[in-house]
Amino acid sequence: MKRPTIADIAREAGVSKGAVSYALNGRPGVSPATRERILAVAGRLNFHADSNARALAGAQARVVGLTLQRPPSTLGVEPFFMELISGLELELSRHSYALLLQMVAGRDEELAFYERWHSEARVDGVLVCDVRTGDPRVAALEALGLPAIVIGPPDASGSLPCVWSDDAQSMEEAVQYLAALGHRRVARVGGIAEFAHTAIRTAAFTGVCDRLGLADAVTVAADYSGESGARATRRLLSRDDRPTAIIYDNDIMAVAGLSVAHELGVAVPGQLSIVAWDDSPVCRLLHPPLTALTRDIGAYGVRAAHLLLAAIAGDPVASTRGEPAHLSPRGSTARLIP
Amino acid sequence: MKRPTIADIAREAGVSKGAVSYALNGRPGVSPATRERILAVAGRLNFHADSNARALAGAQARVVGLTLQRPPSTLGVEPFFMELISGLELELSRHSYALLLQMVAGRDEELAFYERWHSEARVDGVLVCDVRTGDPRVAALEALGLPAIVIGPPDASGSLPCVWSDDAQSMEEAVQYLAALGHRRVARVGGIAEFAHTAIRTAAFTGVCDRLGLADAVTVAADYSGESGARATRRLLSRDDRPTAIIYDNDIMAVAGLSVAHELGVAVPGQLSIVAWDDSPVCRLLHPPLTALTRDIGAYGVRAAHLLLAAIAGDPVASTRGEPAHLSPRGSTARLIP
DNA sequence: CTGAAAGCGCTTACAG
DNA sequence: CTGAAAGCGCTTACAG
Repeated sequence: MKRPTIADIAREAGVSKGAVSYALNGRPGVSPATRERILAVAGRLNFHADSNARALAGAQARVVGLTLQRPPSTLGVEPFFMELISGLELELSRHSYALLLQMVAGRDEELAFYERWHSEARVDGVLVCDVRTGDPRVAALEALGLPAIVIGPPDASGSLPCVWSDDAQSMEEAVQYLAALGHRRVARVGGIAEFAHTAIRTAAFTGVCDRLGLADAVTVAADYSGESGARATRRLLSRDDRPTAIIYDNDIMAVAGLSVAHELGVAVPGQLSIVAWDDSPVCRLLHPPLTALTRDIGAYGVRAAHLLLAAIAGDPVASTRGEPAHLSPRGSTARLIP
Repeated sequence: MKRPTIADIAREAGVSKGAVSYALNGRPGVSPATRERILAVAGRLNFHADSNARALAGAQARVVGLTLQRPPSTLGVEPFFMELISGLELELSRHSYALLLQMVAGRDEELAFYERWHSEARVDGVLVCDVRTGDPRVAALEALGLPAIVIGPPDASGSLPCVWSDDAQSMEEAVQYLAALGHRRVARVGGIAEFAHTAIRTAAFTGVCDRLGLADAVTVAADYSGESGARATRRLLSRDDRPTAIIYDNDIMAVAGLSVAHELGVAVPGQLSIVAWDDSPVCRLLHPPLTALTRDIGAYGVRAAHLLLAAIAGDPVASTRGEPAHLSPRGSTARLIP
């Protein structure tokens, strides 16, 4: 059975192809009665316009693209991206948009995809994650004129609208909580240092520790992998004045940190408190369950998709700050046992 | 700067549009010299053919679709899908194919997407996960005539080619290993019972336990979430003759099981051995690290994509059995402490 | 409010 | 080996 075309609908409804197009797209140009008749026929035939023909004729492709850099082994582990994608699709589906997902090995490949997608007219816009300060992708997208939304802080987004959260505020909340528990030596295992949000967290961490008079508030750089988190934790716990609390930039490094503490015979939370940034089911399942900075990642996705659709439609778009991550205290943080 | 078209290339190279098309697609019909000249111009202009025009004119869209049912909260947690997608894209990218990812709430929605994708000419083929016996998606795809590959066992794939692994063999390996450690009461926390691979694992588990004369080899049904895994574990560990070893159908339930054991004061591996099906970085980070059934999920993705591309090209495609999961013994399994 | 027609950028027989 | 032309299924001014 051949797929029906607007010509088929037109014939059945006794109108022109143009009228069918107007009716299906909810445009003026057909009377209510005609429109209804056309829609009835289209519904009966389960008609869906050929997306290629639609796009070629000048309408939207109704596809947006998302590229994900595939680091050694962290992508599959962090729930972040799946939750983000869930949120994105929730909003995209509502508007009959599809998501093109592309894993890339590095920045150059990512840029090449943006250019290709643009010249192939494959996507109407893209979403950009993990921005760095002076990120070449921002400049490239501005030059291409491809609608784009950054999921990240404004200072790295150039003229592109962005969706972000106030990580500085969340960091402050976490450190103040630890200080209130009596901790004076707080350390941090940070994510990839080049990411703009990492820099913001690092600055906030240093700032608030200074303000509270906490001793050498050190950040050890890591890369979100369990191995890097374990290594950083071992280094921190081997110091003379080892920290009594550590904040990790993702959940998997926090899990690794908890393991290393066990391994070294450091009691959690008796001798060491642990905080994970970005909550996940695994955090709740551990012994002790991990105190975490929780946020609704899906909501960021919804918002980012919403902005992108507006940008594609040509509407004015303003950057949006989402709800910051808030502390969910659990068993991994406590007062020190004297 | 407007995007170049084949007309631009043709003009610059002094040939017809048809010749450009032949040259770009590596078809006969142009002399080597002409072809080279055309490709040089196209390269210089960084030309990429409009995918919509290409698809509309009868060529492939060069997109394949993957739908993922979004269960309560397990999708983001299991690394399985991200690893699968990584593998899929590795092979797809090699052939300039893109991946359309669609989250769906249920089976009906999923079927609707297949139909829509087909009528919109959006995808050249699809990949199907988590098949059930008598899965309506299989029949629907057969009826649509949309090329499709099942990632799952042949008995649920109908006439669609599939990529699968011999889960029965892996189950046998796991149970025999536990029996060799002296375990006589082995239990299992299974995944969603309706999935075809779950049924295979359940049958294999019962079969091998019978053969080895292991007492009441019970399978408790769960849904891959941490909560369900914890609940099932509590039930098992509260029995009079509680099992001394449990096999979990995914890593997140195994993590939850380990936690429940801690909670109930059951020593792992001293009094309880734990095996997780499908390995993940988290398994390696726990205390004790979890013994797991490991397989190269990315390789399944590569293979599935390869088959799908062959099916799209109209080549004959045969179902493929991949390397089965193998046991990676770690600290969570041991002989019982007498 | 409606119809007939041009055009989007390709691919592909079909003549030469 | 090459060129001119039809056609894919839409959208969108443009006349009526």
